[in-house]
Amino acid sequence: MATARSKDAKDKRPTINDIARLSGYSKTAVSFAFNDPTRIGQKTREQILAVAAQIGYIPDPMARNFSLRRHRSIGFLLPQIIHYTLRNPYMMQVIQGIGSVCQKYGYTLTLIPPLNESITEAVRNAAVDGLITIGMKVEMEIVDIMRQRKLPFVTIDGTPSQMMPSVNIDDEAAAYSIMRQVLAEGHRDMVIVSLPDDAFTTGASDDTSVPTLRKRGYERALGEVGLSLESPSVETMVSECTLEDGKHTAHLITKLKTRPTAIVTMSDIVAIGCILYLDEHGYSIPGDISIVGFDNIQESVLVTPRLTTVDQPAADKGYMAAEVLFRMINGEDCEDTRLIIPYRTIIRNSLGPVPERLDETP
Amino acid sequence: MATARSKDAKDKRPTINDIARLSGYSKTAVSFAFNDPTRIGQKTREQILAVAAQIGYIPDPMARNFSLRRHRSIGFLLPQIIHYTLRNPYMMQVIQGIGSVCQKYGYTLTLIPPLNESITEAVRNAAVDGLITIGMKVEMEIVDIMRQRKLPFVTIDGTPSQMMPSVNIDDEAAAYSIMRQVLAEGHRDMVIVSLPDDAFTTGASDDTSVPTLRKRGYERALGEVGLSLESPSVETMVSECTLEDGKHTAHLITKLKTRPTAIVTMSDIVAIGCILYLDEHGYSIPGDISIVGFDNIQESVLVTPRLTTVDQPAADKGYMAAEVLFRMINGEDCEDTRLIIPYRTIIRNSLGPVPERLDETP
DNA sequence: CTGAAAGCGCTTACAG
DNA sequence: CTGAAAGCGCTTACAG
Repeated sequence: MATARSKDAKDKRPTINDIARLSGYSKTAVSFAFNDPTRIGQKTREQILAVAAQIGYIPDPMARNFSLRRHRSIGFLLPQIIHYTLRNPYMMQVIQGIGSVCQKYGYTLTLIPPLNESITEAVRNAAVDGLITIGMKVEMEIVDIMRQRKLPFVTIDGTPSQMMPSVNIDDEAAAYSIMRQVLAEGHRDMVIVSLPDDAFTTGASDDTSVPTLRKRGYERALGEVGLSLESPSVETMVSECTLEDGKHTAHLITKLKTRPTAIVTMSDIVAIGCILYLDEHGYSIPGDISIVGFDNIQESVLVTPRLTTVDQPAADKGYMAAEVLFRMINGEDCEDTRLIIPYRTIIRNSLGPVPERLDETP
Repeated sequence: MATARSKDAKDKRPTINDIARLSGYSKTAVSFAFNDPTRIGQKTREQILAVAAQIGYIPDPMARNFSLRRHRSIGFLLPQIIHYTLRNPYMMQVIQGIGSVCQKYGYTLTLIPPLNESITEAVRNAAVDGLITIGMKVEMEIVDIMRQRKLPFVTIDGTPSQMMPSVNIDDEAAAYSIMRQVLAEGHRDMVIVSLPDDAFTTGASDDTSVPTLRKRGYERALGEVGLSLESPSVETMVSECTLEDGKHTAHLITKLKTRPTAIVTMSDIVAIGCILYLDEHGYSIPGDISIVGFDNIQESVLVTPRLTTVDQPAADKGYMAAEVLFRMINGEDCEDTRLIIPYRTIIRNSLGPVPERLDETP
């Protein structure tokens, strides 16, 4: 109701000028009273602070930041709409890692969703001192903007080939390694559930996005047993990184002409979705069908059976990326930083030997 | 190495003045070219945009925000250090709800950790248009600062008694309701695992914090069977909202003189921690001991047995709080908004009847 | 359609 | 120890 009025009220905040006038000192003195007490007399300071307290003056953070040319905040660019991004525990761990560093340095962490569907706009307008991006085959346009703005940035799970600091695991090797486990159990009929190309991905031919690297790792392992991603017994599907879509994918898999004996996913949350759906529909895991994940999120030990997966230290990724970013914010040159952090394949119970097929015995 | 130099480079960003000079138009025209094309001629605009593109000019978001007196970001005040906060799936759901609304309105979401241990400092300095707080019996000091700054704010899981917009469930009723379920199964020996008093909580006697309200609900149900929180068979403990601390709490419980038949927790993540620990140490759930949670996070259906708990729609809480906040940011008066959203008690398998005690038969 | 100028609320060399 | 003044990079009435 009192729309206009309450807007007006907002503008009544006292400014440094009011305090200067009321206290009888200069703006300079008032500023020093708050920021550098040593520069003025004890009494002066007390008097200034007194009138400030009395009329409820708090220096405007926006004006300070503008004057100081910094925000005390770093940005995290969300690759998808928030609804998807923040449902993925892996992402949350990354955010936690970044957040810990922010807290350490007294910074805030700004989550930046695509602005009216435009990541470009979001990057142009972000009021931050630096940016962390994730899972992107960075569009050149976005990189350009960050450079134009002289905004330091580091990318997680991005393509390390670009001219920018990055932190990754060796996705190709990790994928190879877990696929070998799957093949060692005798599986030859499988579906690979890939990640959707995220918003940053272009269809470039020099593609080194995470899904591509992992597929390359799978392919290498498959090759060792005479298979490839094109083999008829190797199906490829794509699932959003949510429990729901994982379930949906499992549903699709059960509808397949020839049912696979293994599902190889690129994310635990999808793998767990598959387990939940299949368990609910009477399949035994890994008795009827084996499932492996990727990430080793906390939840992977909660499901039954517990997930065989690849451990990647998500919080560490965020932590290290943030540390590099802060070094850049402080003027250090880290353009060439390419962090590869170790992965581990974790053997638990969701992967088992190929079930004997009764229909295959004559 | 080139520390000083790269700092200098940073300052070379072109400003609106450069574009004005280079294009031969005024600052006004340049500003309009970017913000209100109708105010200048087509050709003018094109020329200005051309030189802007050529030398890579992007209007400084900080300066714009300062001039426009807004940030296009809302803040979420983290009640604890990030390490704890962001590990709790419940909290993540709340953030997701808030984030969805931010995305909808083209805002960013600023996560604000306690600044060098001081929430007060963090609130003074936060560069945001509004604030959402969670789980706080709000310190008067913090409220004062938000008011002084004329910063609209709404609180989730806070005490609705304060003069501020809030969104809650009826914690007293919810706790009463789940405790009745526990008692109905015959449990009389139990431990109640409460939430830690969060950073915002004062020890005030008019305490209406969430843990207190819930305890009141428990007490009411206990009273109906002649028990109270002070009864010798009713133990109270406190656990941090993390899986680890949940496990630790379960450990402590196994060391108790007389082992309870039920554990009543105030958060699923703690309940799951208990289940994991007890399961690992050979206890059957609910055969030997029953456990109930609170929140109904996604993970509560992943554990075995699945959790009996109270469903509170965490994402909705965030969503609705953010919607109210945006109305306030747009000048609406929502001071009296007190949202109570519905809860449901969810019966699954982690709660069972009291086990027969062999040692009690003569 | 266009521009000169004031203003947003701070900080900080610089001079006294 | 203190203050007048310039400056941060924009926006926007206002006048032409």
